[in-house]
Amino acid sequence: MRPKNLEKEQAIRTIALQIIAEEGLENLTMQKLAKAANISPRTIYIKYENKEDLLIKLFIEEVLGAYEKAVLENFDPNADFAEGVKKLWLNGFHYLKNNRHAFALIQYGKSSPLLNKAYQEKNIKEGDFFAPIHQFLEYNIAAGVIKDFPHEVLRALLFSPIIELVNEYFDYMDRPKQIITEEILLACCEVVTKGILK
Amino acid sequence: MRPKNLEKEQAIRTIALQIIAEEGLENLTMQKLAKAANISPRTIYIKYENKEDLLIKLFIEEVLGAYEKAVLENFDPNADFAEGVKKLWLNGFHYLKNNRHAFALIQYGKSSPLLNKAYQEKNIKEGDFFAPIHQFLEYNIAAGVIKDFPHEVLRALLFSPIIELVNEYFDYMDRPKQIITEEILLACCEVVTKGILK
DNA sequence: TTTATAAGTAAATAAACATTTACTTATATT
DNA sequence: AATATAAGTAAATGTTTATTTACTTATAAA
Repeated sequence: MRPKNLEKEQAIRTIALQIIAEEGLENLTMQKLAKAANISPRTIYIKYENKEDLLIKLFIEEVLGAYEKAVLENFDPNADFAEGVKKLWLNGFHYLKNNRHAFALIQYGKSSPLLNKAYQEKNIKEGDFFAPIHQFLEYNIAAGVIKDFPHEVLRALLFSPIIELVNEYFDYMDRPKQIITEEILLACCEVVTKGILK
Repeated sequence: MRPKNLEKEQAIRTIALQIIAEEGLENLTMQKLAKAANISPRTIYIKYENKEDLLIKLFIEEVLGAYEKAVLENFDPNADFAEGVKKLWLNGFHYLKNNRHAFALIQYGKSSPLLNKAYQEKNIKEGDFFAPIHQFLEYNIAAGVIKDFPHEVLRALLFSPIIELVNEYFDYMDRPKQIITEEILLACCEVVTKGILK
């Protein structure tokens, strides 16, 4: 039996992300993707059931999976609160800054009903992305270190500025603006940390 | 001469927003829109040059224009800093909570290259949305009330949690979850305010 | 080496798409 | 009341779309 060519599978995913980032999800077509990846449209259907299946797997596995891994790299849920938040901030910011195509699809994950639904269902069925962060927050609430808000609220206060700052890092022609220096990033991290300390 | 029917124009916009919120921007078609609005496809082209023109005007005029107006309602750039931030938070949160369809397109504005580019170009050519907020920040930096960060950074720290909290307000089946009470909202607003006070 | 089989291709298909054509209608002006 | 004209409609246009059909190819196992 002829074996699957894994390079082709990776090419499909990489180039799909590129098209989505550059032209938008609404302009990704199977034929455009096949042509750009130098394969036949039929090949995509060997690896994915249909277009929706491709988009969902791209989002959940390729993008969110890698993002979660990068954010949690060397993160210790039992570390000091400020240290933990700092690690998560730096990991998250640098990953998104260096993976602009993944960042674009993450943004679509908040807009597109298809992707948004897939994300919610995955979290319900297979357990939350970022579970160690929940554990981290839980412990610090119980220990009286931080304010006792619902986790969703804590996560909004602690982490939502990161996405905005990454957005700010690039201007609309995708050239780096360099407003967001390491110094500013760390200062922002301190601001959000202080805000929810008791 | 037969006059333009403004109700039809409004129907196009309202129903376009509804389809985008419910099925996604990538599933909005001119024929679907015409059918849902009970008009001929040709009628859309009397009012808009083409699909891109429709989307951009929907986003910039209908959605961002109304959002800006709602956020700035009764906002005084010369008010006390904490008071000003509170007003902006409550205005923003309540508008988005009560205008779910507009909220969906605002999210797409951060994903879609078409909408994102239109937004940036509008801000450059015709002056920023939310200019009074810039004035407000400028004054409070100069007065030494808040930290001297770039405006983009201040806005990320002060306002980006709002969008996340509105998202949290609805679950993925669009039923209100009611986690975000008025009490929590005000507490969050205080947290972000304190964080950037000097 | 042969062979079975899934991987892969090029081209086709039917449906859906944005936009236009050819026509009808409503009304402000005359 | 007649008429000029833009607003509006229904149906058609040519193109693009997701997906499939009919075929070829590479290789693991025999």
